[in-house]
Parts: sequence; structure tokens; C-alpha cells
Amino acid sequence: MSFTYEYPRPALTVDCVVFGVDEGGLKILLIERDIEPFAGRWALPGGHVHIDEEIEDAARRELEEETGVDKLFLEQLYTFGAVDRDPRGRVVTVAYYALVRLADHRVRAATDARDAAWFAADALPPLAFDHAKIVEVARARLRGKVRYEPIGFELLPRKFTLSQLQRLYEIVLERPLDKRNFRKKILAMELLVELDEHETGVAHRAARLYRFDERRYRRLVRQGFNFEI
Amino acid sequence: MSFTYEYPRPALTVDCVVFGVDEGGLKILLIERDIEPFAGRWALPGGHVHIDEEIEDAARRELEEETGVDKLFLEQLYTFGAVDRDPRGRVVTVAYYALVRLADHRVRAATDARDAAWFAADALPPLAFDHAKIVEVARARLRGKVRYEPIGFELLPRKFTLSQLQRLYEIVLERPLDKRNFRKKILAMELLVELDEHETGVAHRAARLYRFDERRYRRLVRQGFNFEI
DNA sequence: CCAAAAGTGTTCACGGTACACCCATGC
DNA sequence: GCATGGGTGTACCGTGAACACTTTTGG
Repeated sequence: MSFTYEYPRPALTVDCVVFGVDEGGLKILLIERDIEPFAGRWALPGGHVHIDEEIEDAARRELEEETGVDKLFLEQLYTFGAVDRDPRGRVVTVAYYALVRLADHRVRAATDARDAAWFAADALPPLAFDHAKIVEVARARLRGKVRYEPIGFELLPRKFTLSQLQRLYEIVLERPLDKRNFRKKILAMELLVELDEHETGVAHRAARLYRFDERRYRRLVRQGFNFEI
Repeated sequence: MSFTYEYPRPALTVDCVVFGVDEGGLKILLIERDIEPFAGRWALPGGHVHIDEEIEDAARRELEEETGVDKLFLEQLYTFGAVDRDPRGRVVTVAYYALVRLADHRVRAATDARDAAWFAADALPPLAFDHAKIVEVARARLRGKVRYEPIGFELLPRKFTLSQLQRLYEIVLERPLDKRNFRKKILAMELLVELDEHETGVAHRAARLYRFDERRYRRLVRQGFNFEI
């Protein structure tokens, strides 16, 4: 079967920069390519957009197929279409970035048949195509966005300690934050629900757990509230 | 001549939301379609991306062809690809937004053969395709971006008064600003060069003209400076 | 009892905001 | 001389930043 057009058309793909955070810092999910070009190189998960499929759906489908990751925060990043970005011909890719709770997804991705693995964002292997550039754009977007939208919570377990939250921000923003000021500010927003639970299995005083109150956030936004760290 | 592929491919287009500002407020440049679908309706300037052409170049080319507008601020906005957004079939469009100095472009666009015209952003006619949605996304982006990047200057003549600048921000941000505070803040950034010129032809005290010091801005950015209104 | 992280308040400097009058110019 | 916008300073308040010690828990 084949499809014919009066003018040549670029191929359309999606690529996803999937971020996770753990004690070691910011991580990015990559898959190892098994076909040319760039066979054996690591690359962003992605693939072709089906002709009757929404672009964002294609991104979710590829993530699910290649890495088993689903139900995550996903947002369009930028469209990359340099004429020479793929040696096979003109390929335009709509890049997305995604945030996942690493603890929930670590094993599944790492053991997947397609050889997916998490890499420290500061020590990525050489990437296929222009994927290194896409990653840079995604990191800049994450850094910028985390400050004025509460997307950081997408990277933490649903129940978290204030120290975990602070470390998350320190990792993404790449600078240290003052503990007292951080707590004062985040608690003053009244977006966190104090739970009657504490950490377990730590060799020191167990910290209280909190969860992010998404409903309340949405209500406040409607009233003109602006999240900001 | 024809082009054949193993799998179906969407068509790839660009569309541009071109903003201008005058005394009457925020304006958007539209062209009247002369072919189906939506013949006779107003639409965003745009068209197909050539197979060997960078996407942004396509946007500039279409703007130049359809409206005579060139050498302007142009930035990618978002990629729209809803399956049903074009009745002729799958068409994915990479939307851009552009800022122009209206005084320089008003006549050329309005008298162009393809029937281009400026419309008040708050009173657009019904638009073709999903262009109303694209415009909404573009307005939100402009509102957000104008506050922390000095792109407002792209909308003013190179020499402008502080009142013009203030009115520009009031129009884009859709709220009034305090005159003294605005002047204090913008002058404190030391990004404006005070010229030895004043307005002419006004029936009141002539205001001093300023220009934006782009070099200095870039130098400050490198040192970690953040523009903010 | 020791190590490790949790948890907690105050002070100070700066920037944002509110606010009203005189000045220069053209008609 | 009058209408029109240009141009200017100060006082108050709230937020951001700096900063150190006690508490709790497990080992």
C-alpha cells in the first residue's frame, strides 16, 4: 500500500523528554536504537504520528509502547524541523516533555525489552539526531516552568516530606535554597495538606508527610492566584 | 509530478499571528481567503512548508508574500494538529507569532493585492479553521512574555516616549499602570537611552524620546540580569 | 549517647505601591 | 489663558534573605 501526493511532504514524528528526579538528581529516560540510522545509540523515545491520531496521543502511545510509562504530565515543548536533522530525509518532530514519579516507573522502564534506561541529565551518552538539542530546550523549559507552576509535584511521590520537596527544587533550579525560608513560603501558600503520617525507616527523626492539594490550587488560580517559588 | 510514501503523511503548514499596537489597542493582521475551504473568510497568513525549507523560513516567506511584512520579531508558538482541523484532510500547522512596528507596516499590508488588513484583537471577524484558537494561544503567550522579556519594544517605533511605552504595556497586559512607578522602574533598569529629541506636532508639552539599548540588554543578560515589568 | 535530619522566628534591606501637583506647549 | 499631557518624590508596607539552635529518632 502506498500514498501519493502532488507535493512532497515531510514525515511527522514525536519525541519525548521524560524527566524524573531521585536522590541522585535529575534523570532522563532514553531508549537504545536498534535500527539505522544511529543504531546502538541512545535516543529520546518517540516515533511516527499516525494519520488519524492526535499528536499528543501519539506521544503518549510511543511512551507507553517503548517504556511502559503512562498517565503522566505531558506538555508540548517545541517543534524541530531542521532540513538536515534526519539523514533519511525531511522529518519534522513535535517534541514533548513529560514528568514522572520515578519511584513508580524505575523498574518497568529499565527492564523493558526495548532497552530503556534512566540517565543522569548531567551525564547523558551521545544522542541520536538532534536529540541533545531537544534535551537542552526541555531542561530550560523545566527550569523556567517549575518556578511559576506547581509541576514539581509531578516528580515526587504523592506523599512527600518538605525536605524532599526542597531537594527537588534545588535539583531542578540548580541552586541551594534556605530551609526555613522555603518552608515558610510553601506553607504560606496553603496548597499542601498536612497528613497524619510520617516517614518510616529513617535513622533520624521521621518527617511529616504532605500532599499537594490540586483542587485547592485550581480554585485559587481561578481567583487570580499565582504560584511562585 | 507526484510523491509517494509507504505510510500516509499529514500536510505541514505554518500560520502566523502578527501583532501590532497603535493608539486604538492591539491589532492582528489577517488575510481574506480566496479559495475553498472558507473562501471569503479571514484567516491567519500562512501556507505550506517547502520540503527543503526551514519551518521558520517558511513562516517568514509566507508573511513576506502575503503581506509584505519582513524583518520582524518571529517566534514559534505551538503546533496544532487536531485531526479534524482542516476539512481537506490531515494538516498539521506550526504556528508562529510575530511583532511589528505598526506605523512601518500599516499601509503596505492594507493595500496588498491579497487583501490583508489589521483588525482590533478584541473584535476579530469569524476566522477560518481553528485560527481563533491559535490567536487565543498567541495572545496568552504575548501577555506572559512581555512581562519578563523586552519584546514590547518590537511593537513601538525605534524612538518612543515613555508614555507610549506605558500605553503599550497597558494594552498588552490589559490593566492600568501607575505613571510614576512605571517610569521609575523602567529607567532604573538603565536599558533606555535618553535622546536629545522630543515629539513634534502635539498640542501639549513635547515628550522626550528614548530608544531601547539592545546591546546593553544582551550584556546585562549575560551577567544574570532579568528584565521584568 | 551519638549521628542525622526535622523543625522553628526574628531582624533587616529592598522593592512594590499608593498618591498629587507644577510645568511646558500649542492653539 | 486654557486644555492637554509631561514630568517629578516620598512614605508605607510586605516580601525576600540571612541566619542558629533545639528536638526527635534509630542505631
